[in-house]
Amino acid sequence: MGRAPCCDKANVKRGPWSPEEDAKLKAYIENYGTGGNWIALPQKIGLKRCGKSCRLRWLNYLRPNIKHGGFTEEEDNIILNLYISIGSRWSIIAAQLPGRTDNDIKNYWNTKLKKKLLGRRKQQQGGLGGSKEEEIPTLSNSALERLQLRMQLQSQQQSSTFSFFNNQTLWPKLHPFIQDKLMKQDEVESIDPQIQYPFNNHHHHSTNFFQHTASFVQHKNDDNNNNNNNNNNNNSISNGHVEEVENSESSNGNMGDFIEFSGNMVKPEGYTGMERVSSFQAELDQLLAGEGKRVGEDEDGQVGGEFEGMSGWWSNDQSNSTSNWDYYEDYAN
DNA sequence: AATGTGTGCAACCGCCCTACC
DNA sequence: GGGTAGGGCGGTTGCACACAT
Repeated sequence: MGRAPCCDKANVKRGPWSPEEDAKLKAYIENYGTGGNWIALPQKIGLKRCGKSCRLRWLNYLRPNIKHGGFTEEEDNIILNLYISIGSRWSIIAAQLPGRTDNDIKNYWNTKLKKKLLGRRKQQQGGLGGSKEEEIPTLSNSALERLQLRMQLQSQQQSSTFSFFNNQTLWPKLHPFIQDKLMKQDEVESIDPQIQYPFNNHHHHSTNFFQHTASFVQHKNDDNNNNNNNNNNNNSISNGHVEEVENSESSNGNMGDFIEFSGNMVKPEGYTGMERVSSFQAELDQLLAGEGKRVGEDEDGQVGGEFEGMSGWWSNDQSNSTSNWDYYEDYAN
């Protein structure tokens, strides 16, 4: 038995919003706020709209400082790297791009950026006269897509055609946590000195960029979880001096809270994000080095199943697609 | 000019999570 | 502890427009 719908579908208007509806919604929220209840909002304003529809309209279109279209190369890079690191978690990606909404980024990725990047690889392979077209696996899910993109980046790094990775000054201005970590590369390597990156000898920073990005995002996820668990107690640091609480809001209003602690951005409790990323990284690199064995591979080399010993990130099982970090939490334990 | 196809994007759907009673 | 409502979010749909035939 499914759950009851949030509103009476027969009595709400659907489809594109009119300027009048926009004006009503905008004026009300600017004057009175949402009142913490989107479902009741349309009735208060006199709009025949579903509360969820109002929320979406506000967050994705009417909210102040929303940017539409015209993604910069820097934004492309952030999206690409976060997508490779964490997949289609658009709200988290959007939190890194001020003024962008998850919906916007999702649309941009699906309609333009993905084609641009994967098209580039296709072109490159054709140009080199190397692999046959049919050897490129069909994209069956986000994980394969990320692998494909990453392999592409690898070859681009090696051919020095992707200036972004070779020039630190082109790196996006990410959260101070990432920047700080990037400046402390030695510290990172001391965390897991075992990991060697087959394509990373000459452009060392790039992989750490992936690591940091993924760690950072997980860090934020952990924060959100901890915040929930701790009833949003941002001042839960017990050792040391809490200097500042950063509480910036994303398109969905759930940007993680970072605490500046003795000059560094930290989270309230210990985290295992880096360890998880390292585990993932090791497996990925093994895979890229050809050491990973694919299961479910038929005579034509098509992969129908998952990579042996891997689930979550690499599984075709869509039911795991939203619990990758949970998997790595288990993995690390 | 008419029709077909591709593209971009706003909006919707439905599931999951969490707070609240 | 269980049920429910509301919010969040990823995936998908549908429409308008551009371009090709």
